Amino acid sequence: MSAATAPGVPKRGRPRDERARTAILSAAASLLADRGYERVTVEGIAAVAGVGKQTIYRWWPSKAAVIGEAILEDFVVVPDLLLPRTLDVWDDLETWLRRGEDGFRGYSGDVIRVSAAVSSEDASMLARMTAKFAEPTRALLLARLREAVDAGQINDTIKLDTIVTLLQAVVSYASLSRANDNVVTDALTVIRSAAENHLRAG
Amino acid sequence: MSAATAPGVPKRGRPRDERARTAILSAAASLLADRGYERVTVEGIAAVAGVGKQTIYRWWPSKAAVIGEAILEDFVVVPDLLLPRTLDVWDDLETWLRRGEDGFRGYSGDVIRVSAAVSSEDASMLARMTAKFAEPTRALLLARLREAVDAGQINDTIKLDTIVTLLQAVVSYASLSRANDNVVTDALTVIRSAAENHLRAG
Amino acid sequence: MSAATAPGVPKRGRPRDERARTAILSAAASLLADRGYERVTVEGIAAVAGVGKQTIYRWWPSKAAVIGEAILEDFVVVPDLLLPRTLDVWDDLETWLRRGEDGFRGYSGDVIRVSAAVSSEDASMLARMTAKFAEPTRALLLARLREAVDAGQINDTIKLDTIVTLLQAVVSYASLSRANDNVVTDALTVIRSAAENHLRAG
Amino acid sequence: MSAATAPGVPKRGRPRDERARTAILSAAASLLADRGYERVTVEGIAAVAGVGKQTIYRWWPSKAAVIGEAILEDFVVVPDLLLPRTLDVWDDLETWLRRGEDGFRGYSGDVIRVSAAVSSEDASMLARMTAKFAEPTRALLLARLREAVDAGQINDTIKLDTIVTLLQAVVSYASLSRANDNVVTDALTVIRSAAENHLRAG
DNA sequence: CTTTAAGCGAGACGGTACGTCACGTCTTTGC
DNA sequence: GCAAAGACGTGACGTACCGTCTCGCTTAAAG
Repeated sequence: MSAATAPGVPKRGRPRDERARTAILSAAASLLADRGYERVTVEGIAAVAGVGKQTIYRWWPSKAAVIGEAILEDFVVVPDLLLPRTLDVWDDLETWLRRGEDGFRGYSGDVIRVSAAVSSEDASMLARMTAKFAEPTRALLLARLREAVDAGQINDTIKLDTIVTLLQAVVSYASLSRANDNVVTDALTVIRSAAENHLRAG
Repeated sequence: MSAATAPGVPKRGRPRDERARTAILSAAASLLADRGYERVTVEGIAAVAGVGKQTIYRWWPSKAAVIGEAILEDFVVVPDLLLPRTLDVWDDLETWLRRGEDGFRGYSGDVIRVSAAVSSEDASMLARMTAKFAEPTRALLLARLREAVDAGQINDTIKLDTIVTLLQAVVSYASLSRANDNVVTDALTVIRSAAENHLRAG
Repeated sequence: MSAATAPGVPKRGRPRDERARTAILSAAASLLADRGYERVTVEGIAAVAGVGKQTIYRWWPSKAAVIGEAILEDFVVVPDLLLPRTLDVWDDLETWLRRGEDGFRGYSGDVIRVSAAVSSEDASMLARMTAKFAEPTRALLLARLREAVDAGQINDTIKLDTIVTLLQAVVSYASLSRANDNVVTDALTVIRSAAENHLRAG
Repeated sequence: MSAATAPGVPKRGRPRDERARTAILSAAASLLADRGYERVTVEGIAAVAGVGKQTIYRWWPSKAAVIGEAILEDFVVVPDLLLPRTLDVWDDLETWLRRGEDGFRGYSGDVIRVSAAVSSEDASMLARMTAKFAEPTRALLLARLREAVDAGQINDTIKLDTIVTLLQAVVSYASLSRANDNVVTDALTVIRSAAENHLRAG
């Protein structure tokens, strides 16, 4: 009743059980991997986590939110899309694109669907998903491209941001459309051509 | 669907009521437009169509299948992505990309989600969706680009297929990511640069 | 039903809502009275009771079981077959038989159909129905007959059980067959004759 | 096409197919025996009979009517309740009662339920059922009792009709209630006592 | 050391929609 | 013009999850 001594909130009552929270997110992640988003049920998560259903709804407003958080907090294993660093930046990008295409095709259809489902109920989730996945990747690619500019492999007048966007568009489209395999190579040809055109033209 | 009526088979019994089929697909389409995929209900479709629920389940195995067919058979109004034809092919493409970005953002999130939902139950549906939407668009773009090549605006050594793929990737990505508005313009800059590089280089 | 709450068992989870149970059985009883067994619907019971359908299926395996329980737990108003007590036991019995004939014709066709329906799925229900309806009535009749024996109106060598059985057979048959009205009177004549024969013969 | 030559009704069109009618009633009877009334379906009857469902509904108004007719027309095998004829009428009656009790218990629960179900939709059916089953039996019993009167075994002042009614009541009640086995014997004792009372008293 | 305030597992609750079954009707082609 | 075939509108069935609401039980801070 009296003012809290702690700087933040007084915090009476039993504190949140961190083990329950972890168990819920793990269960959500593993069910997502096993069954796909639509077939995951809150009751299933509760059962696997050994938790009451209310403990889920106490902390998350909906199924989408739980699964979204499981993804955001790395309970879902996301293949690391590390960018190789050889001498040839175009080889590196092709390797990265191919890995991404496969990775997204396998598990990340679900991740993408989840972020769609989640975002339709909770606008902030899309931002968090973007911050988690898209932005680090952008930074990674941007750094590699900048090196290539420094090394004189790419003309410095081209907007690197734009190239990064195109690369992300390609990997996303290749995963979704399951089109024939040369999407990646072909796209890279165009991008490279543009980048070197500037180079030569400059 | 569309079981071919082999001329040899006598076909006994009451024939399928084409009015019911049409009413169902119309209802599905209109509910999809009104409420979005998740909120469409088979019972709702039946009620709007003035049809028994069983009549739906007699012909389609699931909600996804009905809605998928409604889309494939043009009951869902899809904004026509006509390609303008001015003198400048790059202007034309930018116009097309911007329209597509808006159009897909508006209604086609649903169409994409439907094809995802449907495809997870019925592998052939994805192919049909692709055949219906992606391929005609490809043909359209290809034709326009070919004209531009003939007009000497694009180098004839570049693979036009590749450019078309990139354009489709860009419009899809722009819709999904809701990124800032210059994605389209920037991407087009890169593509154009590549196309004209070949021109100049050749 | 009526799972005895063993004192040792902790009882976890939300307890069964007695108001829901009561509402369901009341609704079942009132619908049975209004519409007859065949026309009662589980969905109707749920709606009238203001209850989810699953709450019914959680506790009873079938429509027959719910309605059976409603009857057994006195939610269905059963006309009291009180036995009048005048000086003349035969007058009393005739009154009782006539009332029973009418009463059973009115509501108890349903009760009998329910017990048939229920018994074909749940053997114990028939026994419970019998215990509830037939046995108290037997006791009532037996007591009255015993008094008549004490009063010297019936020979004490006759088996009163047998007479009671015959009376029940007559009332059941009269209700079911809807035969002409003197069944009851005629039957009573025979029974009386037997009872007094013993009297006189003894 | 041309006018009928027969003296009765002209009868245009294809005449009713007697084989179909027979097949339907046989199928109904056999399904009734196999599955019990509730579990017989019109579609099942049609399938077993090799007949269109409409052919059933053309000639009968409901499931109950078809099955009722199957019973009435002896497609359902009803064990013959022949009355034995020894010197002792009471022995004969006891034998008859016991057979009836068993027979009704075995298959005739269904027949009784059918007649109830049928009668609730089609009042005339009850009369026909009665005419088919109850009346011949009445006649049979009556004849046997009359002989006993003639032979001086039963007093001629008792109303034989009444005794027959009682016997039928007993057999019906014994089958329905599945009571202990001496119902029949006990009841017979009373009836006999009454019959001989008259005899002696007279 | 007692009270008070949550959090917890369990599980019943009112709902919504599902996909199935059977009813009795309607509409074809074939005999 | 009846028969077989089989699609139709209707409506109840029993199941699966949703998100909410108690229970009795911890657990810890406040008094």
